[in-house]
Amino acid sequence: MPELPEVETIRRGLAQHILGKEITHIEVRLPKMIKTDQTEFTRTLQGNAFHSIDRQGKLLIFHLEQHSELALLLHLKMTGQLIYRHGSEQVAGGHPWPPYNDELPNKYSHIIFTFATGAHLYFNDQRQFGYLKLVEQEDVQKEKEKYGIEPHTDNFTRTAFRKLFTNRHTQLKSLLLNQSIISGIGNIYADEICFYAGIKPHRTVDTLTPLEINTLFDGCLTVIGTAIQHRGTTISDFTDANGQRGNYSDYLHVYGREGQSCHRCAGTITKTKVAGRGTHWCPDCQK
DNA sequence: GGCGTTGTTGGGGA
DNA sequence: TTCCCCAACAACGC
Repeated sequence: MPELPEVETIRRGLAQHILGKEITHIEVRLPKMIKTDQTEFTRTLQGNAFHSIDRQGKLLIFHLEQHSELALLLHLKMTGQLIYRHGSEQVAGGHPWPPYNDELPNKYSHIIFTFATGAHLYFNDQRQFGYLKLVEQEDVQKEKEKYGIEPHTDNFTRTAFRKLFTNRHTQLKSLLLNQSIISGIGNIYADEICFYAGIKPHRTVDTLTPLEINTLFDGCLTVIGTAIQHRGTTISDFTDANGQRGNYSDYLHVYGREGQSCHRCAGTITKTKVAGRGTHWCPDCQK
């Protein structure tokens, strides 16, 4: 499940490889992955190059060198992957990235970009929930405005964060998952942030003390920041742009640890449903 | 073959 | 009007 740290890991990896390289061909194996007109899609991108890669929450935004009035939006949803493979171009120091997943292309490779260098970019998606969309710049702006404040940006201040909890009556987990309130947190990091702060995910937010909200703020920055440092979390599908796993899986305290002992107290991690999602927490040290 | 899975959306209720 | 919950949806592996 790519959340902010995973999508950021992909963004950084891709930016090292694809910027400025001419796209010579796009193979659309599954047209429904493209949510805008397919003819315009291929016509705009073939012969073009990516100028920069931006991100808002879990959404990737590719800016173009030509037709810069347009941008490409890409969402990985649950099982999307973006994997770059060198073709005939020279790689300093050889070929440093052993593939983690199946050979490419595989049966989930729905869109394949070919660059003039001979390199390929594969958009794989087992469940076909992800999408690509070519939109006008003003729609990019509109899209970004739908999102709430994002950890590790200028807007993400203690004051702004505190405000998110005023005049609200909802479960903490539900607030953390709400993309229009906070950008980029999904099921894994919501649970980990609640654990960090020692708070039950189903606490109603108007019962939280100023001290607890402070700790949640720190938790968002620490958990998300550390996860980015470790290149994200791989549960089953996630890989970075080079096809490698994320290492934050080794640092999870609650997610996927049902029945195992708490890293902080003598408790046992439990799994329940909160806000309609599988939720992992320690009933002993999360209050 | 029914269930579980999660990100997102929108219907409907308060 | 706004907020919030929850069902629905996507398609696959098990």
